[in-house]
Amino acid sequence: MSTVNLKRLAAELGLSISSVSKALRDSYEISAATKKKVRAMADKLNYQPNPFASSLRRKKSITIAVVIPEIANNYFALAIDGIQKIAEEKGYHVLTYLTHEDFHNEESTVKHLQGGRVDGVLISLCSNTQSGKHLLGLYETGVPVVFFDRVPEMMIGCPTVTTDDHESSFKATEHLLLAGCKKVAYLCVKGGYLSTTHNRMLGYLSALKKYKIPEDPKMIIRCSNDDAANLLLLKKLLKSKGKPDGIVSSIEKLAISTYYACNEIGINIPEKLKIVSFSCLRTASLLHPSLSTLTPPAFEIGKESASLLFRMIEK
Amino acid sequence: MSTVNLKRLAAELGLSISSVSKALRDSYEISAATKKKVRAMADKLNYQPNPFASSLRRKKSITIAVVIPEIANNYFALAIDGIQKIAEEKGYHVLTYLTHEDFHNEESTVKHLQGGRVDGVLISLCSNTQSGKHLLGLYETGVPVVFFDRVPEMMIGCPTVTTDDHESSFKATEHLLLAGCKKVAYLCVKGGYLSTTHNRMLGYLSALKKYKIPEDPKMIIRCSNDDAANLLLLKKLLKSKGKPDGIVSSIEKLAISTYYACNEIGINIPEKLKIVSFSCLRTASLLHPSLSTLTPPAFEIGKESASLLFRMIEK
DNA sequence: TATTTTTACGAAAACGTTTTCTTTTTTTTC
DNA sequence: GAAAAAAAAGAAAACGTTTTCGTAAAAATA
Repeated sequence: MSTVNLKRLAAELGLSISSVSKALRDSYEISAATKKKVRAMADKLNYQPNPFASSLRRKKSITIAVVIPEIANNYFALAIDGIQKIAEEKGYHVLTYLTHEDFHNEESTVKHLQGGRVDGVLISLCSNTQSGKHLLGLYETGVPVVFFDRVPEMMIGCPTVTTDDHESSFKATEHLLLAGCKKVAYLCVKGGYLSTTHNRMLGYLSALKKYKIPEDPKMIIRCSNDDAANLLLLKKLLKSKGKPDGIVSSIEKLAISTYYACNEIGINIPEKLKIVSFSCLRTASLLHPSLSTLTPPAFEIGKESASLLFRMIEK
Repeated sequence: MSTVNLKRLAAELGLSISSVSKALRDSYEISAATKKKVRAMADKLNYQPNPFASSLRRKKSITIAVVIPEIANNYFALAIDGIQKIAEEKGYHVLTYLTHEDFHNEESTVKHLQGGRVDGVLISLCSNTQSGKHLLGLYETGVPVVFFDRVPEMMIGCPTVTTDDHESSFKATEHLLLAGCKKVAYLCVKGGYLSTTHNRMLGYLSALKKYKIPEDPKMIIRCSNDDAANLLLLKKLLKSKGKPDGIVSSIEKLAISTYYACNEIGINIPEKLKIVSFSCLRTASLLHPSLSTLTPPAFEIGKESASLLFRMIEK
């Protein structure tokens, strides 16, 4: 079965290739009668235009890229959901790339994207990415870029979509202090250069300052991406002499690990330790006991950043 | 800044376009010295080949499509993670399409994919999809298709990757019966024609039969995709005279809803009601009380189905 | 040295669209 | 009824690769 393309359609209809193409694109140059005939034949033969020929000629891919650290994560899954929703409305395709929290993956993915495969890029940086410089190439070749959630600390001219991390973090810390906590620890991943990380930390510190509690470097726990190591670190912290009675976790994973640590060493939540975490867990309120969460509106952030990107694409 | 393509490279190097192309593809027709020069210039000018021109000419997209009902779901997020892992290894791109559990979306997505945009398709069907017939067009145009998890009940010649749902469901039900449950209900989504749905139901029924418990249509709860409606349905069930003392949930979402229902009407888990569910929740054991889960190896299923697809693509 | 073989490269066609520019036919206007 | 305008269609170039085929020059063989 020979593939059905414009040439085949034209032959079948006794028309020229260009007329068929124009008819299918609803050009004013083609009569209504001819258009009808062409469309009928296209349906009959189940014609599907070759996307590569079209993209090559028009210099448009009708595709966007989403570059994220991981996908098995409630936050990013929800964000993608929001992005896909907008992309579907616009008739765009979505290519997904995972960086696995590795800067080199991020860099090579971005570089590859300069080839014109996509019309725009939505990106959430790795936690160890130090700047958005590697996006400059893309930006310069005219591919619109929008950062969401994990945005670079230094602006590089691309728009960003985030929540007010400073404010949320401040409130979470304040909440614990007002609930009677004397020693609140802050959990984050080490080596962060992102404004998200930065702002959440600042919010925590501002709250301490407001209530005149001195900063204690020992209460800032810099975890890694290794669950087992984090569990050990947390257990050590919670068994130590100067252990905290409150915890603000900048990411969900670390809060869960804290739960496991408490389970293992018999610390009672929330009597002995109160926990608040940034999280998108649907089951947070069913945890034993309930986990207080700061839930960034991931779905909305996805939608918002995609909408922004399309506005840039449509220029 | 004019875009840098083969023509530009050729001009810069004083070579022909074809020689440059061959050099970059490491053809034996080009001398080592020339290759080195070409590569150096390509690096210098940051040449990125146009993927559309290449795909058009080679009739290869180096891209696969993943078609799933939803993404904000632990199972599918993990499966995609597995798929991406294999795709990355093979140097393939991944296009994601969500059907939102709507057959018409699934159908039009599949139809679109016949245009040659991808070299292979991984698909998990909607719960209300009745057969895999709409995939036949793809199959016939020579695009390999692999079904995973939500596979059609009737074979259509494409391979499928699943877990042993019948066995798992049987064991779950048996577990509840051996734990003393007298009346075990089964939660599923209505209108299912998938073998997954079917097999899980069969496993439940087999266990009942083994322990000589008569089937009770009232204990087979067919829910919808509407969380609020499901909650009402479940509350009604749990307040009824002949209420169950055990529940096997075929999907995670319904188990969570059951938890909420129990919370609201004050039913004690696990004293009054024992629950087992298919689920990928990382926090299942932290729920109050622990949720017994049957965890399908989503990541592995993703990897396995992707590997299978690539074997077909490489033929 | 004359012939064949090998090596290294170039010319040009192809992939399937889209689009610009002509050309032909029909309709309108004076 | 002739000239101008509008409508409908076709021819051909372009998009940036890849690949087949052809052809020089260099190397190997006789």
